[in-house]
Amino acid sequence: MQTIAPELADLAALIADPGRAGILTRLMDGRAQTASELARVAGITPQTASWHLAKLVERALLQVERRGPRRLYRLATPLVAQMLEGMMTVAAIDPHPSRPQPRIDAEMRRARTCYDHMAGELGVAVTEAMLERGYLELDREAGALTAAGTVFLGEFGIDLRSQPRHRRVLCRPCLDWSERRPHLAGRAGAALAALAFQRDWIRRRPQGRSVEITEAGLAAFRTLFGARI
Amino acid sequence: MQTIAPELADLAALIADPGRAGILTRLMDGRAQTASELARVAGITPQTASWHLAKLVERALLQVERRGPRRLYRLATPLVAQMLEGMMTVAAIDPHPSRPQPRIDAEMRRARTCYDHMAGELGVAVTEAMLERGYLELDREAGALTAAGTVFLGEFGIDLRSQPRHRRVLCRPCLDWSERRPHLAGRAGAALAALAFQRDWIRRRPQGRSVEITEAGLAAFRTLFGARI
DNA sequence: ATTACGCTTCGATCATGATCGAAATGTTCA
DNA sequence: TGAACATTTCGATCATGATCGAAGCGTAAT
Repeated sequence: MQTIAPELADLAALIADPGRAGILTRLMDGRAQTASELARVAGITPQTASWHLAKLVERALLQVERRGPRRLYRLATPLVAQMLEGMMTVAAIDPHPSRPQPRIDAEMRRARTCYDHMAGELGVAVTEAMLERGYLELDREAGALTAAGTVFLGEFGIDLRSQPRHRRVLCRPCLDWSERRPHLAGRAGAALAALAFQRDWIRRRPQGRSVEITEAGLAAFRTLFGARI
Repeated sequence: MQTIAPELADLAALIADPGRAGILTRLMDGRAQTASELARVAGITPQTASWHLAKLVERALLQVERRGPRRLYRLATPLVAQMLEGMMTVAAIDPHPSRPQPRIDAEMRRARTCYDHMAGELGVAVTEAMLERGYLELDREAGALTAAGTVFLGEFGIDLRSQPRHRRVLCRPCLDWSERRPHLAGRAGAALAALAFQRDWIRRRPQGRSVEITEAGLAAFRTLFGARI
């Protein structure tokens, strides 16, 4: 009867190590990283990282790609990212509300990517602005793009109607672990983030998952979207 | 920068023990269970279970309620259930496709509840039938109820329009770990499961999360929903 | 009050896996 | 071929936490 429980425990054990958790967190932006970089952010030696990475690949949480003498690691599927999202949401809940909240890096809280979409204050602000303007319907469980929203995104060249079978079902709420409020994920969220990178509204910082909002981006999010940020 | 990683590791460590994983799995149906029952399904002694349960409550994954000499444990929030859903989905992925799949209990695979909605073959079949009839739009990431779907559910007395702010956004896809296909979750999924229990289409089995499909239920799912089950 | 029962606490034992230095492997480039 | 560099493998050490018997505690019923 409990047939899935052992597999669940094994999977959790894989994430239960601080080193591996750091590696997975670093890979949450969906990009590939070298073994050395992952060792650095996890605060462990390359040997130890190598051992951890082998386990993660063995269990198919990560994919590895050889590029010359380096090896690039990335999350194996979006399913893994979604799982980590869910875990982070719970991990961010303080079991003892009286105690001081764990400090979250300011840049990280301001704006970051969550696999393929925008998160942090930026992600939440853009999402709430779109909600207020009636472009979006979203709660903690589900989301939908309205007709007005489809038109709005279409003006930026985002055409989500290309997939015939999926008309409105392009939104997914992703509960932001730093803001405790849902932000826009799913196909629409990914398209929006891609647009923001393309128009140089946001730029990836050289290290980490946090992104920088450019001056043009700040203006665009405020005037075009009405985001309070 | 990696500020969430240690919390993620701690959370995962809590799930990484087979005993605790068994307990959490057992509680996935959203109901409360006694400490003894949880010890039994996890295959551990009551002392050990008590120790595990204390840790899970301490970390706020579980809520405990005293009823007389017994203590009833339940998942603290739906967020925990959603997290476990996501983990089970990944846990069910076989990292080595060549090897034999882990055996899943037949009753469990046939029909079970996943926190507040139907899952297993039943959940998937009902979802697919609703998709085919155009009541639903759903992919792996998002879902929406169509106008026809709202009318259809309305005929069963399910009125999802009661919450003014949420019109169509009542569906959430939940990737079924035994079927590898999405089934209907979210508010609509919960309402549908409640209806099925109320009309005695499905009955909870005394032990475990699996449910029994009654003869009337089989007929209803087939004729009223067009489910191939 | 006493008994019965469910649950928890304590304490001793045991097993697992993370860690890093040292050395080996493998790849690219000159 | 040889040098430089990224990564992995090996081996020894170390730390953490799961386990259950025995005992204690709290609640409800007689």
